[in-house]
Amino acid sequence: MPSENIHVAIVEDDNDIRETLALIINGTPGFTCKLVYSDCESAIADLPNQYARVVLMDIQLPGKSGIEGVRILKPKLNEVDFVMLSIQQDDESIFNAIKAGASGYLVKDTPPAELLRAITEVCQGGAPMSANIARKVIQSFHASTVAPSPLSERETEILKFLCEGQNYRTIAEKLFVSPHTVRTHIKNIYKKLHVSSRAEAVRKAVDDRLV
Amino acid sequence: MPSENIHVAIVEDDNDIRETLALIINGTPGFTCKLVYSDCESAIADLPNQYARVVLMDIQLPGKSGIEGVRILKPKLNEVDFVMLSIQQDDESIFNAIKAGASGYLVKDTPPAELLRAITEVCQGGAPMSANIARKVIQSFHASTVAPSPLSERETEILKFLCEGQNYRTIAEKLFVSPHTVRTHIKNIYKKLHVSSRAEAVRKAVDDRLV
DNA sequence: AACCAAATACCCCATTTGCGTTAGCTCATA
DNA sequence: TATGAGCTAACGCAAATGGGGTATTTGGTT
Repeated sequence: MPSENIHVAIVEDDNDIRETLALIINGTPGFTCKLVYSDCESAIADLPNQYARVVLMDIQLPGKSGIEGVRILKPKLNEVDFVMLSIQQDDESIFNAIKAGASGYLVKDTPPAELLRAITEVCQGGAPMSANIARKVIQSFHASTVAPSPLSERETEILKFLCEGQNYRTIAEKLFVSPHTVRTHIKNIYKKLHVSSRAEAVRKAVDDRLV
Repeated sequence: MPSENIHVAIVEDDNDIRETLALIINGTPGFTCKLVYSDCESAIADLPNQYARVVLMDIQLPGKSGIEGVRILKPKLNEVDFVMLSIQQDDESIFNAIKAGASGYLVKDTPPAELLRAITEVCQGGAPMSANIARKVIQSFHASTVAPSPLSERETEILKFLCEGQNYRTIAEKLFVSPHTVRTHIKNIYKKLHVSSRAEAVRKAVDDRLV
């Protein structure tokens, strides 16, 4: 099946775009595109029986979205790299696509040269992304300047134990204090976090990265 | 202070590399590099009093690491973009740098043209990354093929309510079933998750992304 | 037909939890 | 000096929780 050429598949509902892409790819030495689909369903049905190294996947498709498509196909085609090719640039779409298994994400107005470069790059273990997509991905790591914890050191320590499912008694034993003291601390924690149960406290601790 | 040129600062302990980089940058129209530091401490002391649009930061430095440097400088220089320039390609370094506030991450053997392109890109709101760095970042989202949830649909539904801090009664009301039923479900959830309290269940739900 | 998982519902009972309240001690800051 | 924050400790009480059961119904699998 394979050859020296990179075999590309396209899933895209717009006829013009799909054909243009195929033409560009087939017209470039080193690239081949013999598999084109106008919707996810046919790609899901056919792709597992074909050979492709890279799949260019639109997100907005009639029926199943490209994201769902990747979610279904990627587990079956583990060595295949999926590159989203979309006008959507909202965080939802981006992160869902990546979580679904996409290895690249390009905006649709990417010039042909860039696109071919991206296909090559993803084959070499890269993760091509349009500039602002990459920035959004990076920013999702920037710990969003969390509000400083309202808890004292001791309270944070106790909150950690709460997150582990410890009860008053065992926490007290570990900290060498009275269970009464632990209770008092936990009451104060609840007040500061505006919660009224362990479950909520744990949830808030995780969400706000207090532990 | 600003001009049409992009002002770049360099923090790099290797004299050769530092000077070479500065030469490349200054020798390219549109770029200027007047600020060079051989260690983090001097950059931390001086940069806030200077103007730079982009900082190229080595990671392995004598004294404070480049990552610590970004962690300290980025909050003070919010409009400045930090691009790591490092031989380190371990996950630790990459993710710590990004979390610290870096907007780009290039390996040190990046050719000059690429480097200049990266500087331009980061100024335009991008996040330049070497191919395999980008892939690692993307892969960190690929939800590590989590073991399929052992919980039934109903149980997952109830686990969500537990995570919100709801009690038996309120959950029962929302699901239009008896509190007894909710109790039974929760007991089964505990068995399946090998926990014995709401706090632990919430923790596990979050950790294993069951909700 | 037999079997099982899942969802529903109920019982008892000991333990844990959450809330209100009080209070002593230390340390820092106003 | 005093005022507050943080850590410590205690008492009582009502409500919630967790563990042990049992049981019926439904729907799918063998």
